[in-house]
Amino acid sequence: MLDIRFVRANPDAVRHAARLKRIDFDVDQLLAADTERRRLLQLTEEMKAQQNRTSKEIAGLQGAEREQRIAEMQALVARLRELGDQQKQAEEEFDRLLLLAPNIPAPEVPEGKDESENVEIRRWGEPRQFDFEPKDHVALGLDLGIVDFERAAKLAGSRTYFLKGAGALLELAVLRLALDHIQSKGFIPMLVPLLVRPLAMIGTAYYPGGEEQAYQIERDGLSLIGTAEVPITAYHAHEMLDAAQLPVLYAGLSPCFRREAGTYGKDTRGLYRIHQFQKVEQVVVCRNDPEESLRWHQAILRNSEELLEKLELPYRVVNVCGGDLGRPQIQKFDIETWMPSRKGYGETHSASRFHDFQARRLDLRYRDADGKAQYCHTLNNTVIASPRILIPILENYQRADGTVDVPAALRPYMGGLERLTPRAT
RNA sequence: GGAGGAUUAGCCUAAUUGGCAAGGCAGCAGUUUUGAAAACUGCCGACCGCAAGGUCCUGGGGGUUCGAGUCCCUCAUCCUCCGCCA
Repeated sequence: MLDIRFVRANPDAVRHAARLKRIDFDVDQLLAADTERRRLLQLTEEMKAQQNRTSKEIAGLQGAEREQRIAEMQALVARLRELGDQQKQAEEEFDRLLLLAPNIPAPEVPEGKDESENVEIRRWGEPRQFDFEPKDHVALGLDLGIVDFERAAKLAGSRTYFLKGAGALLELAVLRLALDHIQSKGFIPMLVPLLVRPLAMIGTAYYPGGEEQAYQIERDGLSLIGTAEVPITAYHAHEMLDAAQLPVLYAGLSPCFRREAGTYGKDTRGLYRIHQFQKVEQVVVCRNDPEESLRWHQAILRNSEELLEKLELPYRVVNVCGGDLGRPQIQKFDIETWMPSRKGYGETHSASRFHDFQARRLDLRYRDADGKAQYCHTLNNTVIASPRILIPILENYQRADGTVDVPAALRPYMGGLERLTPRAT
């Protein structure tokens, strides 16, 4: 969340952020709630001061005088209770609005209404020219016998799948390659809780607002994570880190669960948009320094590009425009990988920079050189998400006979297997 | 699932039958010093306020009371034990 002192001093910056992000947020409503909350706070504090003074007097009194002062206090307490309820309500309204305030986009975020106006900043690799009619990943997967959508739908509903045989092994190979790659960059591998408390969902800014996208276990008050970003960023919540510990680099491997509410009819075919997948996510917690944050943003973006280059998959990087930026981000880069069946690039990675927006919510701090407590900065990026990444792998590596070459980088993780064939499964 | 114990500031630790949360360590600034250490002084949780000053903070949330670290309820976490399960 934002620092309310920043909002008071820069209401226009917040107004502009909401407009750029196409988020409906009324700064004046927040400021009014802030003013009201402070007005009631001063009133109640005055009464409490009176109460404290009288209480001290009572402690030294006896007899009739004591009884009289206690009677006075009872009346004061009754009034204070009433005012206190108002004050608490005002505080709750203020908190509610502050959590909904958008983070301020970086100046380099382009103007734009949605993902169609994201700005490409670079490309790597040449999309393959086929000298035969290429199949899409669904046809390839079914023909190879490595995916099954029909039986998945029978027992698990829409947007579900089975990976079978070499398909299952291919996903594990991709994940393991990603984990080894990111570990070589100094990130500590983590396996994480998949069910988390509201603290983690609110702290990473998925709640409030994203409840519709998450599966919730109501009986226990827990939510299934949509990304390992959630438990990992919240890992040090309510902690005071040493400046010397920073930056903290983690890479979480986890299943991810997303309801995909409001996407009916969109990307319904195949492995693109599904309810459950596995992802390796890189998370950085660094010092409260915009320049250091920016350097890490470039670094985690580069880490993932290198992995796609190892897999020899053509990709492009886009600077996400205001309208496609979420409430919490300062800036976001997406990596889109070439998917022949889409005749275009499809989003496979998302690298976000938050400044202290998440850290404030998580109470994630460190002590700086002057001994003062500071909120950390947080960032994250996909390392690899599967099975979505299997789409470009299967489609780009297919041969005319329907077999699929295993990318060289994955062969060590597939027992040396060089090609997927119907027989091989 | 059941029984008992614990939780105080970045860390550690006190507080009589309910009556102003006391100290220590670490850290920051200064004095002293050729320099450092030591010693000494100040600062050293959050919020409101231009300020003076005030309010809040004993794991979270409620309650009783004029007044709660202390009594009651509830939730969380940790420890010990019982039960169940992999």
